[in-house]
Amino acid sequence: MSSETKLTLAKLAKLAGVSTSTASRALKDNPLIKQETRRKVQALAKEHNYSVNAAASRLRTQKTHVIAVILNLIDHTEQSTTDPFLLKLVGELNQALNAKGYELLLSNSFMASDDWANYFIHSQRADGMIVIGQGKSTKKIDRAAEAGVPLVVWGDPKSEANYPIVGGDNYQGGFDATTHLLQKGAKRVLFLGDAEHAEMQERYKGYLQAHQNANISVSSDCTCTIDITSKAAYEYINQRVKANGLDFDGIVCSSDMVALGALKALKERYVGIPSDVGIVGYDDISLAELMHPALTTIRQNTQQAASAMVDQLLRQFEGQETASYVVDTQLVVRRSSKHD
Amino acid sequence: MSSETKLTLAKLAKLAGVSTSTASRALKDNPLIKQETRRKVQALAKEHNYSVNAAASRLRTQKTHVIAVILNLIDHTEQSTTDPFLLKLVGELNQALNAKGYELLLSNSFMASDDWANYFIHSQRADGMIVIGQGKSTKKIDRAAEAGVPLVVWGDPKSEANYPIVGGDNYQGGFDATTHLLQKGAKRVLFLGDAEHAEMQERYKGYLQAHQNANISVSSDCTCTIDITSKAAYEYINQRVKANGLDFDGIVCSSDMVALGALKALKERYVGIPSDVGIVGYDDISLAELMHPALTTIRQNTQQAASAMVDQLLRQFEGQETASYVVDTQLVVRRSSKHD
DNA sequence: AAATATTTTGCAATCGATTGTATTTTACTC
DNA sequence: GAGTAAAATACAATCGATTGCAAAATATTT
Repeated sequence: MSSETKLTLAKLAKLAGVSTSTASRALKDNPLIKQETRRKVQALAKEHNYSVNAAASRLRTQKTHVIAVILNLIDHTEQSTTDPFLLKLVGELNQALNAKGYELLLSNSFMASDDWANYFIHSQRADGMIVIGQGKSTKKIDRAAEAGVPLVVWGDPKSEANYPIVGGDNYQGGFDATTHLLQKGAKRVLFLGDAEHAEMQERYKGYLQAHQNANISVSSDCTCTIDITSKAAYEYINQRVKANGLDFDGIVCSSDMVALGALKALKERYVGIPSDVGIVGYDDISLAELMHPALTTIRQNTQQAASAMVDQLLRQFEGQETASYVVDTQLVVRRSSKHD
Repeated sequence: MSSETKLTLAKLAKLAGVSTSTASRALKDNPLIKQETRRKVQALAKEHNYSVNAAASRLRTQKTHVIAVILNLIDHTEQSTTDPFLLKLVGELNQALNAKGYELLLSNSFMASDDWANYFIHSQRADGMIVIGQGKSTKKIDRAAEAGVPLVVWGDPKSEANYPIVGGDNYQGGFDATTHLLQKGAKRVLFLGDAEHAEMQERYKGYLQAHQNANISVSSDCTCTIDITSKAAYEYINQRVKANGLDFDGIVCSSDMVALGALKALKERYVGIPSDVGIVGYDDISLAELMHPALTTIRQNTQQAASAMVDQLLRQFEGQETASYVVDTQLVVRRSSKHD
């Protein structure tokens, strides 16, 4: 209301008739200060809408209470900008961070400088980082970690690294998805994805193992490397069916977006789902169950993931031990794979 | 690499054999400083990975180069956390802001204090705000604007306000969507949404006008107020069909998510789309075209929206005039409304 | 009531970069 | 080579909050 001039701690202190040091401590409920004084200062602060100058506070305390969240995009793809799963994760992280008194600075790997340690941490923009996605190379992440940046990554928790990685059990997820299709009678199951991602590679291994356990050999032409986008999936399936006819009866997709693209291509060609081809996605984005047929998929608990990541990060601030963390993962069976 | 102790401007200056003021200016290519000196300092800075301390710089310059982006959620709904459209907008904003040298602090209306001016601006957390969504009440936004906060809102650009609002032409969008269905022969078109939102209300007005132009009267039981979520839409349609049978032949939805929910409910009851009921969504999220049938919808250009918002915000920093801005909006006809 | 212990409060330095002004250095003129 | 103009650099204050330590006020003991 009355905003003649900016209200600083000094002015607030003057109003309260105390020194700035006392005022500062009073605002933080420091027991050094008499109860009555604390109350007076706090009341005045509320009355005049005082709020601490973050820049000054950060400079002095060397803490920002900000966490940089980086969407670690793959260079030529636009996966992350579009992918509802990753964005959902960001939403959950925002919640989880705020609950712990931290703010979320959003960035993606295209924008920030390559030297994350310097750009985010040494420059005091943030106290730590959460990197979403391991990308095709973990070079930048590794470098930041070596520079001592408090860091947590969303990715494949089985990867060797000197920072904690939070993620689902991708091997198991790939295994479950594939086994499920094989049990439903599929003989030639495609794997649609990109094994250059650590996560995808694990899923692929699960895919292979599932075949082995079922005593079904995997034909090499069932491994399809594509970008993790619905568009790429759509085009690939379209192309393949046009060229080879329907030479498969199941698809394990590396994300729901990929699954949706594949689904669309098949539907346009009047391929019956799941009668002719069964499909399993990955992520259980909100639209999976809205599809027709509803999409069978692997659900990863994003809320649990977000709080685990925040937890692992805060532990680093306190010098405690950290560890990679496996998020609950489960197969959600819906119509796209379930014969009547 | 060599991180004995934090590299400050002072140390860098010492390395270069100049004063901090010279070093500071040299880094900014200030013409006061001799070319040769500039180069030397800059080279040294690069060599030693120097980066300016943001906290100190912000304190001194009183500029943060940070923009707070607020997801203005509706209290009891979880619309924004889930809605791909809003998240996409955030992604685009991130791009647009970074292109202008700003960073994006993500927040939602649940977390931040109610006093945005104080929390974000006076506390020097950010230089300005972008609010996504007008919510059911613009009280908080209005208050912040009155307090002089540089501010842009995503919402209905026709709303009266003393801050710029960027958004599609919702009236036109609602009109086009409805007219399209009526032209396809629909007689009883539902409006699925919540008129408490300024944006939705405009769409609703367009819906009414379309009927009037077509000389078709609108039955009051065709106006359906629901939360803007696919779940609410699913349940509503489910309920309604169960209770009344199929007493409509078209639906204008206030978002694609709503449309998907409705679609699912109808499909489960074997209602033919578009043969029995035509559906039009709003937003053209990436999944709209992947649906089966692909969803007819109103597309709003999010990239244009993001850069318009950033532009309007930056204008305020420079004391220039601002104005609300209407983003390109177009009807995208797909199968969900198009009889063969 | 003096002396000591305890509770409260204030002083002043500090975080690191920026910038108006003063000072030094170099260039130029006569 | 003295004198002035121009160019380059340095000084020192400043942004606003925090905090170790000193000082003052109050309480307790004998």
